[in-house]
Amino acid sequence: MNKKQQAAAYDSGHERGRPREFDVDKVIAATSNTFFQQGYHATSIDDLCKATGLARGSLYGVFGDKKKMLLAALELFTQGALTRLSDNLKSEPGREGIHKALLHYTRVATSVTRKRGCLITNTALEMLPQDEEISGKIEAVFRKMSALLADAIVQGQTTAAFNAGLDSKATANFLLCMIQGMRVVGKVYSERELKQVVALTLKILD
Amino acid sequence: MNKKQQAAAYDSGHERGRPREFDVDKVIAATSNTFFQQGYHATSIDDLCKATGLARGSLYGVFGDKKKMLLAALELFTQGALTRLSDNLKSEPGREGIHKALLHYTRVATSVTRKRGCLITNTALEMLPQDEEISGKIEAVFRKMSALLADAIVQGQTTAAFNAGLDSKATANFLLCMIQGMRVVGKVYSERELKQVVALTLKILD
DNA sequence: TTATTTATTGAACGATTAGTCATAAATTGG
DNA sequence: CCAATTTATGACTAATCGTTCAATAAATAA
Repeated sequence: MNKKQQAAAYDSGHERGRPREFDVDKVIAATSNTFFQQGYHATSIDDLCKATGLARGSLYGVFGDKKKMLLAALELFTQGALTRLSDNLKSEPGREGIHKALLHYTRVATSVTRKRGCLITNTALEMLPQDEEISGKIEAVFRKMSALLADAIVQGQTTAAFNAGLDSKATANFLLCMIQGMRVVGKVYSERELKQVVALTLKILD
Repeated sequence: MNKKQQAAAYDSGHERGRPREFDVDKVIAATSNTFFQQGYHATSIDDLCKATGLARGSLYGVFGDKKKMLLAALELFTQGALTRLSDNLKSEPGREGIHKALLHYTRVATSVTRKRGCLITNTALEMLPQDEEISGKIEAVFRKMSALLADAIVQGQTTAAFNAGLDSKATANFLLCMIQGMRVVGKVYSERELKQVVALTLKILD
């Protein structure tokens, strides 16, 4: 809460006092993974201690409380998710970029090691609408994902064979719903089935 | 566990001993609502006692443990969800039935009082894939929903103007993903936005 | 009536929960 | 060297968790 911490939220400043012995980013990655696998309420501080190798006091020293640990994890996960979506969309122009982006979710939503789904989707269903702070964060991610998708659609409309009559924002929200739906259904369906769904989804661009 | 209880899972039999003083179905409705609003891990037995008006012992006498309370709630919710979907699909022939069914989700997913979402979707994300028993239940519901949707599509293909080239099962899974996606996104999006998504979704039938 | 059976109740249990804090250790400034 | 400051640790706390159970009540069977 002091002036130093404005620059970097978890920067210890290391000007005075004992220096921090661990990498905060790695700790967030570890807690993120644990929340991701077990959910917020099912994850205890002890679980997070084991996952990070830290003592309870150190965890509380950095984050303050359990909710803030989740928020830090969400932020890390969010950055990764948005970067990945953006990269996939831009990796190839037009229809193929969107196809590639969607196929990413068929893979991760159904793979054995990732059947846990997505920290964002999981947290949304576990904590919303009760938790207003997390509501805001989740809505922001969804809106950003939708904006990235809308950009790709507009791009496809000007350069490729996308239906020019499509409302890019509505279509982006359509794709967003489909992505989130695949994260839910992927918990019990096969990748093969989701790939069929993706094929149908792309027809919307015609 | 005795022979009497095979006929009706929660039938007290009331042949001998003190008769049960409450309606088990109403109790399940109350617990279902509580799980639905708070999630499994965030709901304590105390919460369920308050919601049902019963003492802890009575709850345990009927269900055995907390997990079985959730399973009973899930079953009640599942029956209602399937009946509602089936009714909506059959209320009007062809495209309008599917439209009506989808619009139902835009309403309940975003309404202030129902922003809690859907017990099935919520439970799927909170408990899967770790819990195998619940995994099986959830997969069964999804498959049944998909089957109902597939029936409606086949019906539309033979009698109405649906695209005859559509794979009815794949298309049904497409609609299922969209429904589940709306339950997720509906936690932060408006009904207006989801209605636009539904309009696009229906284009798949052309 | 008496014996048997089932239901109701809330106190109690041990385990676990999120969070705190005194103590020790490691650094910088003087 | 000696403050001053920050971090590290794990024992500790009070609350809550899911679950059990002995005592009591209310029904049927004999």
